[in-house]
Amino acid sequence: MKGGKVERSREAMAVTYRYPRAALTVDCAVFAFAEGALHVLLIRRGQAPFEGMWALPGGFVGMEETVEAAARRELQEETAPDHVYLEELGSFSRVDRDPRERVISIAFVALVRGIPPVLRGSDAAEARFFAVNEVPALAFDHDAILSVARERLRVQLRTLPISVELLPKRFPLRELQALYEAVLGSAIDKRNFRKRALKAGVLVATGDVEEGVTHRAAELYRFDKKRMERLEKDGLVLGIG
Amino acid sequence: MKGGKVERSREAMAVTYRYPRAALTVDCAVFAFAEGALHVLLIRRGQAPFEGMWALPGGFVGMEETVEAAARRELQEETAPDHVYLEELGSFSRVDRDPRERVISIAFVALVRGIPPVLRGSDAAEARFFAVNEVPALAFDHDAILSVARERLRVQLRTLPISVELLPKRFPLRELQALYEAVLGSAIDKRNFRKRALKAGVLVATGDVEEGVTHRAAELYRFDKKRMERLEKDGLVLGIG
DNA sequence: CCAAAAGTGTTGGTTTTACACCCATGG
DNA sequence: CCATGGGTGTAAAACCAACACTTTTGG
Repeated sequence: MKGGKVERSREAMAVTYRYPRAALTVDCAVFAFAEGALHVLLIRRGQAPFEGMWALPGGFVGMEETVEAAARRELQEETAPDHVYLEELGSFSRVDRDPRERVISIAFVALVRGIPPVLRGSDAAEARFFAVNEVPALAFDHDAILSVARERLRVQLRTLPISVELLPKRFPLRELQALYEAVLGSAIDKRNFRKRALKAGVLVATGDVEEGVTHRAAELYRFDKKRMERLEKDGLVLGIG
Repeated sequence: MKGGKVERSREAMAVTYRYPRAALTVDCAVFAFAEGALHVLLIRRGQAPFEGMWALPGGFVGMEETVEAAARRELQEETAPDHVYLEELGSFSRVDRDPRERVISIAFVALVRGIPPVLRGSDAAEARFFAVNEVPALAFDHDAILSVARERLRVQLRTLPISVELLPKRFPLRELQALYEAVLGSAIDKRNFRKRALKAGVLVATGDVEEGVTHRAAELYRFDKKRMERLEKDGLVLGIG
């Protein structure tokens, strides 16, 4: 192969290569479920290009981290939830996707529980969650990334028990159903949904009921992690809706 | 953002950046189905590192092409089949995956019809298809890539009519079943398989039968592309086995 | 007692699985 | 006439879709 490092100048990190190289970034579509709607985290860009526009959070991949580690690091910079599910979505490499220079991005789907507190990012002027149906036009090709991400989420929701990543530890079944309806975009019959959900064998009733509600309180359920792992090992874990 | 191009030296393409950058490559797991077995294309490395070892075909991503275009170009360099199905598998970015320097690779799954003639590649000492069960230890992290690729192929075969990409234009149903069995690794009941295959609605009998066979000749089928497109548009295309 | 949501079963149709024999052809 | 693979049907079980009413609770 060709194109290895040739020399280092005295400038801190500057480096010369025999052939030009694209810059490599990660971008994350961070989804959260709240108030019956799917939300996605956007940051307002503080500099050109696309200054003032909203964009998916992301950043450069460092020389000493994997692509996934870079995605995780960027997420921690914007928001700091305890646990983040991360799944690689694919690369976006249109030659002109960044007007400054050649930048290739690896996109990720991230799922977080509830809407976490959003930190003021260093280079992000502002960051907040938008309901996916109220997302404005985005910078770069981030509209395309988000659209692929939403499609991926639909597929995965039907295939894997990823709802565990989006819901609080304990939740009423109604909430699980609302999540399915929000992501899949269609109403589901309550009786059929409950049958399927319980038959999947990964939900257990806690015995407690929700509180502070103005009508009959629903039973709270939780995912049974042990059972999920066991099923997953046998390749038997399926979605619910 | 930071890290833009700073200067070009007089060397043909040499270029200096403010921060180091990983090199970006593509690697392809090229699958073909022949003699009842799934095969994958490997090239023997002509230089260090891993000189003499087998590896997946791949190469650098150019500055004026998308990642997918790079994969297609590399494929044409190794083998030149009329049509190649290409699907991005994901990135492989372990920091030490290449002993020379930081190289991040985007892996692809490619499907070709039959075993095409393999061209002598420029930097490949040798290239040929191996039955997937007889693949030797591979260079870099290509064992890992291949294993993810095989898993992806299993999933896709159950989900999409990708068998069309691996079979000749006309084939007996036995051949389709053999493909499913080779990829999924388990025997399938012939009667049930045929029912499902025909019910999928994308196969049509040609009226012709195979020739040169020492027993009763089987009817030849082909995929109905029009019908596939129509179903695909409605999101209804499913696998068969 | 009203409003709001929780909770619960049945039926009919469709799909999936398991399973074994006869037929056509070539040698 | 034998060997090889081609081709076919049925019954039981599982699964899925459609569908509406009663119960609990808080206000």
